Amino acid sequence: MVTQESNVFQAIADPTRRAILDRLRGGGQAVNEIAGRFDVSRPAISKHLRVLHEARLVTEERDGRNRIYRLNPEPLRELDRWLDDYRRFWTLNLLNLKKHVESKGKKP
Amino acid sequence: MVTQESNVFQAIADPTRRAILDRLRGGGQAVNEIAGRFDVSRPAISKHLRVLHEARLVTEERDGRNRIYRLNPEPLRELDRWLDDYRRFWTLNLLNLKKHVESKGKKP
DNA sequence: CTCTTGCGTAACCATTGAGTTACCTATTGT
DNA sequence: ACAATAGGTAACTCAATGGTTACGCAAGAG
Repeated sequence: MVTQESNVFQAIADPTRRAILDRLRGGGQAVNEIAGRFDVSRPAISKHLRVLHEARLVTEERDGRNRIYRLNPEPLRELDRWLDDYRRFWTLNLLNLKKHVESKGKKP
Repeated sequence: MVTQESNVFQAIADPTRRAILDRLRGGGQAVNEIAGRFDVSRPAISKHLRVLHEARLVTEERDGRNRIYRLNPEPLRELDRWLDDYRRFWTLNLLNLKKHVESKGKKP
């Protein structure tokens, strides 16, 4: 089932969250490690991590008093599938689009 | 140059806007045609179209008193490029991630 | 046991965003 | 010229979002 994980789109809409995912490509990190790189407060990062976690884009694992967040790229496949419907358009390099213009703009 | 077209992420974050893009895959349409399919008002659609237009995801062409909006998938390539950095992660099916865990969680 | 550290959460504030209704302009048809 | 139609824009409301500070709690460290 798919539930409502379509909030992936929402999750990646924020540049800070994209930057977090970016950093996490280098491996899992604790919250303070992540927050240290941004000029926003730790609670703000914590909230971003929650959004990412709800979108299943990160996993959370407790390690003593640390919490390690790791990238989970799987939900991005949904994005990839969504893009598929549009990919054909840019591979067909817009010629059919132009054709459509002409077929519609028929001047009498 | 890239200017600040990164609002593509923002533009596709809204489900209504994604639905509009979806419909536009079938060819350009006038605003009323588009708005007719949604249960939101025409001004709302108009604003969505503006956002999409600013993200260059649609083109606007005046045809008499109509305005034809057409899909322009080109900015979605930016998304595709962004995804590229993550695609390797789901093709390398998370094994390197696991490796990273182990190399970090070295217990003495 | 006590102090410190890591982090989530609550409470709050400012900004943004999506939606509405009302109005105005431009173009077409009679 | 005038009525009707297409659609953008202004003004406003309300909810969601991103940020903050203050606090609380669990897990080492001494």
